Amino acid sequence: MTDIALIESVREFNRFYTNFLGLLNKAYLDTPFTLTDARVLFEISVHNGVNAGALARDLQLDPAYLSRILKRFREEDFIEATPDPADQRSQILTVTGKGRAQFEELGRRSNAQIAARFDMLADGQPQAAVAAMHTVRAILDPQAKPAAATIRPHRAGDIGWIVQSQGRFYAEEYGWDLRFEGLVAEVAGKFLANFDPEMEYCWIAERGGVNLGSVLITNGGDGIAKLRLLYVDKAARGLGLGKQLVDECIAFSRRKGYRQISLWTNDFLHAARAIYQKAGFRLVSEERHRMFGPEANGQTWVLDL
Amino acid sequence: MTDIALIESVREFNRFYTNFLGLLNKAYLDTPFTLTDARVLFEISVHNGVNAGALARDLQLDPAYLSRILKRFREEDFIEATPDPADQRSQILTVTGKGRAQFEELGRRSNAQIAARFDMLADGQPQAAVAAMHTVRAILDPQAKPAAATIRPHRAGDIGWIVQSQGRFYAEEYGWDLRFEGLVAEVAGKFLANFDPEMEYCWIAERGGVNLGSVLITNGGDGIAKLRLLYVDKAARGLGLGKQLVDECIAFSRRKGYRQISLWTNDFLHAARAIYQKAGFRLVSEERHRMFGPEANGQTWVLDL
DNA sequence: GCTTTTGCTTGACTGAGTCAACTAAATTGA
DNA sequence: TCAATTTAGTTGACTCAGTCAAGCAAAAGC
Repeated sequence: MTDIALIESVREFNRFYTNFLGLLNKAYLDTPFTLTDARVLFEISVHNGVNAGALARDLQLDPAYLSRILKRFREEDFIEATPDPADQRSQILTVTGKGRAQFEELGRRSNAQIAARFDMLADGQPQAAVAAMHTVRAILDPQAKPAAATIRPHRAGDIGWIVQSQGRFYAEEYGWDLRFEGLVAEVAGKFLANFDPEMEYCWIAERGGVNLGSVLITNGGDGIAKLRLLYVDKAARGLGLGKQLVDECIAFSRRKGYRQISLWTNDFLHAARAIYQKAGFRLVSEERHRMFGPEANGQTWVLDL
Repeated sequence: MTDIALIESVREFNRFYTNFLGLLNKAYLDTPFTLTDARVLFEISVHNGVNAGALARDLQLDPAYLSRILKRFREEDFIEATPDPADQRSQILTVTGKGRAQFEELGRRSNAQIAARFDMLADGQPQAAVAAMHTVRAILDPQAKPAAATIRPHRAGDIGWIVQSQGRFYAEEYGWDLRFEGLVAEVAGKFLANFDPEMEYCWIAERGGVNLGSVLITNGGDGIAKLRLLYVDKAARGLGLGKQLVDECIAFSRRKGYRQISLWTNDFLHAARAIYQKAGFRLVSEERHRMFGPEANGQTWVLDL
């Protein structure tokens, strides 16, 4: 049996979010659509080719009610219904161009409504809220397919994010002091200041607008690419992002004609070490240091390309 | 303008949570209460003594509709309404014993519904979900952040936050390119790497665990303190945080025996310039530059202590 | 003291959503 | 194989949650 205080918290959140959704749904006020209409049109637009039964089940609507909505949509020429050849009773629902235009207009209104709300927030808070929403959904939605993370080049704010997340992570987990964040900031700053788009690159892994990981390749001269600042956020461990990021680095370095990739890491970072090893890196040197407070084993690994 | 991928994520969550709430609200199916009834009864039970107007505002209900619900509740003896002595038009609403019993019964049903859902989850997941809900609410609920802003020294992650927020801000507002974020990262990194706690300092303004602003003093040698990276997040403009941060800098620099504070800024930052002027800084030089893309007027200001 | 505003109520309505009965195709099973 | 049952969707008939406009009385403004 679940804790009663926990359940009260959920109810509290539900009351709050019911209000919040009520505010957002004002977006439909001056359209000919009700919230239910919008949900139906959305579902058909996204899952083109569903049938009415599945729709009623997914949206928890009364079949009779849904039938009437669909009839109206057909009359208004928002959707088309063709009988399913596999089952003549059932029908395949698809949006028309007109329906898609409506759908997009509704999307724009909804987006504007949310953007207005989010623009009032402090920096980083929208991202934090969305990250938390992902967490809630991942837990409560049995069929939540964790939206795929994508990897993209860096843009404004990303380098700062790298400094922040690494700085905080190493401080929390390993007790490193602020000199480490300073080092990261300097490395990252030099990277941007002297950025050579021909030979250097930064990859950011993100999911739904939230940054999850990073890595960068800098030109170490002498045909050596330096792999630096590999990081994967706690929330995204175990998805193989680290490997993907390192693979990007290797492919890029090969393509650009580097003859070797070199990197510096610390022995307690087991997950990272496993990735390097699997990718073919070999340990070439190791030295004890206390550059950032607690004693640690710094390691240099290289991969010949 | 907030990132579009972020907004899509919010909409996705909203669709999911609309469904989720729909499922939970089945709890009311075999009670004589509608969802709105329950919300009203809840609100009166918790805020005993509210008046109808406040209720309508909080729950975003039509006054006419609410009036009818309250009338029914009075007839059923769930609530009592006594005229407000301070305003005879208004009335004070309180629950009766019978009303409270109903309220508690609804609570039990709602709890049972949520518990059933949560009992299917793995160990620790309900806690994680609730923690994430708190995060969402703390960010999105405007009246859930009464906490005042405080100013404190920097700690792990803060410097990265400075880089990120300035990098993003100047890119979005003034079209500066990534070299600017690079410069900020280098400045901030050097600050941490060579940090002299005797003569240097970093102030972070925060509220409820969220960073809102920053400034730092570095030792420029020769008795000159350099004020750098003054920033106030857009969510916190107009609260006087900028002035507070600059005042901290001035007081610190006096205390430490500096003879002058010097800073570099750009002319389009009107709010910042106003703060410097009011604090007694004077403009000593100005030069046109395009260090970060668009042309701008760099300015050097100093304050003799 | 007159007008305007505010807090709430009432009358008159609408349309979102429900329930039950129905048609037609598909499936089951003796 | 063919009657019985189930499934997919539609239609008729209804209700009741929620809205809009007008009204009343107390309070506030001029």
